[in-house]
Amino acid sequence: MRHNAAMLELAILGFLHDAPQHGYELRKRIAALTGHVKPVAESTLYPAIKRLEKAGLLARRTQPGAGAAPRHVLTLTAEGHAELRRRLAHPADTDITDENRWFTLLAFLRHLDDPLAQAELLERRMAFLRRPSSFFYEGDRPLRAEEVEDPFRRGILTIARATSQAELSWLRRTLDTLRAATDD
Amino acid sequence: MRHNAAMLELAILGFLHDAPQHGYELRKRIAALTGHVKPVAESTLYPAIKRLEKAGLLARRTQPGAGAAPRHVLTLTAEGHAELRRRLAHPADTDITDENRWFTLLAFLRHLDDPLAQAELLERRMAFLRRPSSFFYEGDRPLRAEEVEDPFRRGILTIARATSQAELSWLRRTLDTLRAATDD
DNA sequence: CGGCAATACATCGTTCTCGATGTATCACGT
DNA sequence: ACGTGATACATCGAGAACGATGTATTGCCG
Repeated sequence: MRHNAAMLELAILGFLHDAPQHGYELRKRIAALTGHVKPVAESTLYPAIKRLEKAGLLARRTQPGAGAAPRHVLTLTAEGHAELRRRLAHPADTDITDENRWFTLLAFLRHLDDPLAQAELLERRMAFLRRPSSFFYEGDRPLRAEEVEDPFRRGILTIARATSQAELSWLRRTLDTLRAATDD
Repeated sequence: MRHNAAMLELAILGFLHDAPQHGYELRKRIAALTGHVKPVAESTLYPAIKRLEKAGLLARRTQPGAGAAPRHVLTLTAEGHAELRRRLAHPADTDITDENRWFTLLAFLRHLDDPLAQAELLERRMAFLRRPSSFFYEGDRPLRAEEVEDPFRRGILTIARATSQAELSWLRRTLDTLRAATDD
């Protein structure tokens, strides 16, 4: 499984769980989710849809196109639903650490109906964020923003720290809510 | 030029501008910069080095390995320096919008000695961050965190907003400094 | 009425990615 | 003496990414 492929496929499965829709529609949603950063080429999306169809995860039925060419409306199969849940419940480490993939996971995490499983993922992310790490090292020691003279590199570290803190505080709040929901 | 390839090559050129070094060393630096998120496979890095060597952007000289196998110490050629400056001065839009690529640019922006050219890039990024955009849309209207009920999707928007604000404030501060430096 | 943009999908070929595997050396523990 | 792990690089093959290009329809503007 190629790296972006996994993310793209998760997004396809997730959006189709939201609602059956055709490729062009999917493309726009994916462009918003992961692609206001880096657009998905059509020649990447359509083969991905075919892969998933061939794997029996989704089915297509052709509709006369509203306003244009005929549409292939895509629907998740039962296996598709199962596979989505599997991918949400047991993500690879990269899905936790890579921000793009993590956001993709988050976007569909509600489809994993179990609050405990959801909390488990948030805790994995929290553990990752708490591990001391940097973009720059001196030997093995991670450099903090204050130790870097280059203003641009310092900017990277400053921004990353702000993000990290915002996310940690969100994680704590959300974990509290999830735990409260589990308790009653 | 494949997408990741551009980023990887920029990182190689940039780190070699910092100091001549061998592939294994590069790999660790790149892993820290872009890869505490997603590690670079050796079978991706070494071919990339070869591409750049073949293009005349870097030269290698073999050294008896300290502690292990012989090293190929890599050095930027004159064309390598020129190419690095070219890539820093005229990045594609994706380099501005994709956070990973933007951070890679930032990491080496100091090598673009001209403060005006540096400021120009920061302004492009600022313009991108100020454009209203979201991860989720209702029709054409970007949804704000408050309008999303799903706590996980709301988290995405909350975190993204915090990041965006931290970065904008850093951008403003840094642009002021750059302009002050230009004025005298 | 002509052209252009948007909708909607498809194919092709080049280039890149990456896991698997291999080779070789040194350090360190046991 | 032996295995393990780190250092350091290389090759191969399957598969994925993407730009270019094509096809077809509808709607709108001038």
